[in-house]
Amino acid sequence: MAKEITYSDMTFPKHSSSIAISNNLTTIQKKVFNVLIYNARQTKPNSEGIYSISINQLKEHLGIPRYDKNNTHLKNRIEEIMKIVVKFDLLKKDVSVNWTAAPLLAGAQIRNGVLRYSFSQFLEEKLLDPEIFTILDLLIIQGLNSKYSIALYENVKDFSTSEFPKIPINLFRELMGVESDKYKSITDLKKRVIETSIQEINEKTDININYELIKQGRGFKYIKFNAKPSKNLNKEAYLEELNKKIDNLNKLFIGVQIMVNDKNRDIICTFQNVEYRQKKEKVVLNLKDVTGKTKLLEFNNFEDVKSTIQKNMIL
DNA sequence: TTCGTTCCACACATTCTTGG
DNA sequence: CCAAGAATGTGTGGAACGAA
Repeated sequence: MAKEITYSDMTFPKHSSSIAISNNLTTIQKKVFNVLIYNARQTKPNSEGIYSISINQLKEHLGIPRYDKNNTHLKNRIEEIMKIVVKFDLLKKDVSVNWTAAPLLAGAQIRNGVLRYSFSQFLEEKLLDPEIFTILDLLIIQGLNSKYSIALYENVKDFSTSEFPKIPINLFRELMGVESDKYKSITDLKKRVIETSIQEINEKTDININYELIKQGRGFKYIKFNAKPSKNLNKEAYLEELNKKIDNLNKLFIGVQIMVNDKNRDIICTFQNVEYRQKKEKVVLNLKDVTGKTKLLEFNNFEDVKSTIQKNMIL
């Protein structure tokens, strides 16, 4: 039987200006950037303003298994982020500044399995001392598969305490990172961008979104979103996800991440770095949470692993 | 495999144009 | 002015393909 379960929190504040950006980033780039902000808030930079995060830790936060030794893909994505310049605060939330465009990263270097990176000074003061911000949860974002889901989730979440403004569809395209020559037909934009991302957000996150397209003349010109807190996350979807991950345990023995949620808080727990070994009919999970604390959980078999975690989810 | 993108088909709705 | 037909756009379902 399980002996102990620990909980951890992976939320971080993100400045509104850096949410409403021209979103020419891919899914993985968005996730990496959020991890870098999260890490910057958790750690101190060195005297030159450079932050560090181990590649293993970065991979854990991204949900990439530790046993996946090929870091080339990740390195390429980081290099690409350095080249990306985005426009900020497209929804003009912060009236005190008029900064408009900056690169996301000033520099980055991978040496001895550690990523060292810095933000431009310009960006850093916004990112690390946000006055106008939204609390985001790395785990929730990590669970989203589409770049449009992430962009829409962050933007709508940013207005969770006030009404999301009615915006021109062109601005919506820019926020989502849909270039003007893409999805020219509103039909395809709806089907492939708006509705797919709303569906994923409503399934997997702590908010529930609906939307309205507003016509001007013959065609649609504006879009408006309404969001309300999701009463309960789709537990069945989580259970299914969880079961898949536990099945992976069977196959992979190492590097699996387990998420648990309960009724009080949507996601309360993640075990990073799950190590598994089978000894004499027993299943031992060696769990290291994000704070680095290690726990050993002993189960009689995999059914017990499943049922214990499920019990914790349905509490 | 999944995601992002582009197309196609066909029915239906709305707006524009034009001839009487 | 008005009715009919043309033009344009939406709704829905789906195929295909390259990239990740």
